[in-house]
Amino acid sequence: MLSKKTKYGLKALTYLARQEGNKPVQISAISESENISRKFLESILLTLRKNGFLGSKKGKNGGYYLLKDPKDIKMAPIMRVLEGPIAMVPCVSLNFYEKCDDCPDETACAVHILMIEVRDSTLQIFNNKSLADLL
Amino acid sequence: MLSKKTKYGLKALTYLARQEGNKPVQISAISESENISRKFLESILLTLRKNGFLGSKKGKNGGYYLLKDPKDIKMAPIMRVLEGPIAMVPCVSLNFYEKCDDCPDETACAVHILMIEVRDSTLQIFNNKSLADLL
DNA sequence: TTTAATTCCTATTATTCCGATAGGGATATA
DNA sequence: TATATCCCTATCGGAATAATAGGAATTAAA
Repeated sequence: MLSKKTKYGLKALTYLARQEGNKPVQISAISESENISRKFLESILLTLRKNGFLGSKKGKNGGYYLLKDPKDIKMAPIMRVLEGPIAMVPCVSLNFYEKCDDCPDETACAVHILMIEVRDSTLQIFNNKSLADLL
Repeated sequence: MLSKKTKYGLKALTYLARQEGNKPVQISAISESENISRKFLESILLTLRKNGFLGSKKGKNGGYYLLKDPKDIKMAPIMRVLEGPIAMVPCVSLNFYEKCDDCPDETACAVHILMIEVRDSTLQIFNNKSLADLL
């Protein structure tokens, strides 16, 4: 299940991608338009900024704006920042790998094998879809 | 993220699929071999039985066994029983559909569109992979 | 017929994660 | 200087997850 954090983050990003020019957009504008709790969205945008997806301007008339062209913003890195691993089990994650406690031999684990397939097909989508493609 | 419940359930099923014949296998045999908490596994096998994937025999020399040929047991229904929806958001789930609170118009939602693609590609795998394919 | 081994069932607990909120600090603009 | 905004940290309640407990019911074998 996708967390609300991710869902809201994606919605906010598409909202920003729909803006003309790159003027800062205020949190409250996004939160009202997309029906997202203002404070919660605030924290989400903050992590998106800290991870290089958004720029911000403080003070009056401040707000958030995209740092890149929507065509150049792929889903995969966004998902990793907001949702964490794309894989369904840590033992097949490329960026968040963790060994399983059970499972003496990963390569012999049926779940492992299955989940690699799922990971790859999901990644195929997230690597190729850009923010622009969502509009 | 896959829950441990699902992971353990899948492992138990493949363990059963590897057995010769269809003699009942005891919970403790599976739990020891696969390093799964015995009591936890107990409850998992119970739900698998209640949902028609396993048969059981009570009493001494009892245990669990597959009801169908592993070739005829597909991943999708198992995942739905153990993990719940296959889709990442309820609003694109085929079997567990729920409307989003936010989102006045689903068809216009970027997340919705993206997640339909992910669902379909995952479903493609889960519908075609059988328990036998995992061995 | 008794005993032991096993599944069946319900309840409970511990832990973690998620979604949301609170409150004030820092900063830029008018 | 006043105000609007982002920035940051902390906290909280509730839900979900993982695991545990304890005994009832059933069956096979001694």
